[in-house]
Order: sequence, then C-alpha cells, then structure tokens
Amino acid sequence: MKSWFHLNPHSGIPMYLQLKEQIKTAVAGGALHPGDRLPPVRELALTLTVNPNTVARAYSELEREGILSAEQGRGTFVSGGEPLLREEERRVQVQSLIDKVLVEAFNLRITGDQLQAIWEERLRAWEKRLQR
Amino acid sequence: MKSWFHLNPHSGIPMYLQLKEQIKTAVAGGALHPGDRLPPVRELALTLTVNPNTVARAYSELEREGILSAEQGRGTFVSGGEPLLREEERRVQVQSLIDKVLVEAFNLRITGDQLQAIWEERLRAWEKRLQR
DNA sequence: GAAATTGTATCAAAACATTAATACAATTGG
DNA sequence: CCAATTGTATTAATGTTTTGATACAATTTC
Repeated sequence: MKSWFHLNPHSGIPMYLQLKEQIKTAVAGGALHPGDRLPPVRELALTLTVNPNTVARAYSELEREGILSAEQGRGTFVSGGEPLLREEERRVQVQSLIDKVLVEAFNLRITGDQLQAIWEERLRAWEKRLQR
Repeated sequence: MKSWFHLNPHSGIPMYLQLKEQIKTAVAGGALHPGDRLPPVRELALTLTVNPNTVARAYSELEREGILSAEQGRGTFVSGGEPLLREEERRVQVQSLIDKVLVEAFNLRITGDQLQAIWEERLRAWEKRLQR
C-alpha cells in the first residue's frame, strides 16, 4: 500500500482528473477493494506535493459518482454497496460511451473486424485483473 | 441537405466541440460521404447563429484529424483517402478508448455479460448504418 | 482582371476551470 | 472533555479555453 498514484503537473490534464482516473482504474482493476481506506486528503496531498483541495476534489467527485464514500472525521473509503443509478440509467451511460468509441473507430478507418478483435482482447485483459 | 446540425449554447459543452462531434457522427453514420461539401464557414455560422470562427475551428480541427479537407477559395469537403496515422497508432488510440469504457463500466457495476450484450447491440446498430 | 467567395491568421475579450489559502465541522482517541 | 484527525465549505488568485472582431490570402466566377 505504497506510492500508488503519481501526478504529472505538465501533462495538460488537470491533476484532480489524473487522480480520479487513477483511483477509478485501481478500483476497477482490483488494486482497491470495497471498504479499503484511502489516505487522508492532507497526507496524500503531501506525498503528491499538491494542494489538499486537489485531493479533496478528486475524492468528493468520486463520492458523487458512488465510487468512494467519505465520512467526516473518519476517512474516505472505497464503497461497495448498491450503485447510485438504476440499471436503466447505467446502461444508457455505457451505451453512449460505446457509441463514442464506435464513431471514433470508424473515423479512424478501423474495420468492424479489427474493432471486434481489439474489443475482445481488451475485455479478456480486464477480466483477468477482475476475477480476484 | 438541410438543417443537419444544431448547437446548444447552454449545454456546458463548447459549441465548436458539439459541431465537431455532430460532423464526426454524420460521417461515421453515412449521412456525409467522402467528397461531400460542407457549407462555407460563414454560411453555417449564420444558420447556427454562431461566430464564423467557431465553425472554422471545428472544420480545421477535423482537418487535422483527417476527417475533412479544406481548400482555400473552394470549400471544405469530407475526405475519403488514406488515414493520417499508421495502423499501429490508430489501434492504440482505439484500445485506450475501450479501456476507458471498461473502467467506467466496471465502476458502474455493469457485469461483463451485460457489457458484452450492450457492445453487440451497439455494434449491430452501427453496422446497419454503415453498410451503404 | 476585378469582384465575389471561401478558408486562414492574429489578436483581444470574455467566460470558465483549476488551484490555492483559509476557516469550519464532525468524529475519534486519550 | 480536549486535542488531534479528518472531511467540507468559502472565497480568491491564477491559468486556460472559448468566443469574437477583424484583417489577410487563395481560388473561382464572370
């Protein structure tokens, strides 16, 4: 449980977004489990040499998204339970993300077959990391 | 070839991005074909009640991406020919988009099976629109 | 060749987003 | 109960992006 995250102040991507992304990836990939406690905002801010507000923003946006759960005085944790949105809404979100991928892919002149192959490859890669 | 695009100034998404997105979708979906001419920047700017620079920005970014092709004095056209990036690079781009979808999906607690079903459904939906 | 049409370039203004400084509030631990 | 720990809220400073005004350049049309 050491130096998980690292931020690049010059990447052009806001640091709070970099952190959000890394936390989401860690959760999806099984490096963080429901109930795990994240470092306090000030502590993580120190190790990342970043303003505490930057960490706080990442945490609180992830809480709004139902991925973390914060309790004042106690800490911030990976949340396990029920999704915030109902099935239908989550489905729609994923659909629209996938539609974006399809538009991009076709504009990149990727064929349906190539696309399908990449999809299967990536899905397999993630399934491995998920079945812990 | 009428009122294709419409922009919402209050959506929170910059208008030049909305326009880019709509053009990309039209191209991917077969509403616009290689060689088709787009309206002149000033004309489209009028119909969308937007500054000409806004349209020009969308056009020129899409040109950089190899989707449109502009010629001063003549107009702007949907480009048909070879992709700008080589196979490998395009593959990587699509891969990373798909990885983002997977992370989002798993954080939304969508199961692999559900995800696979949505993928197949959307791919079929687009394939229909593409085989013209 | 001149006027019209079209995309391009430059620069500034306005809007927006990110980061920072600081203070507040709830919980825990002794 | 008091100090320490932790997340939250407010506000300002800074930085970045988007939009707009205007002028320029290439091509077409007559």
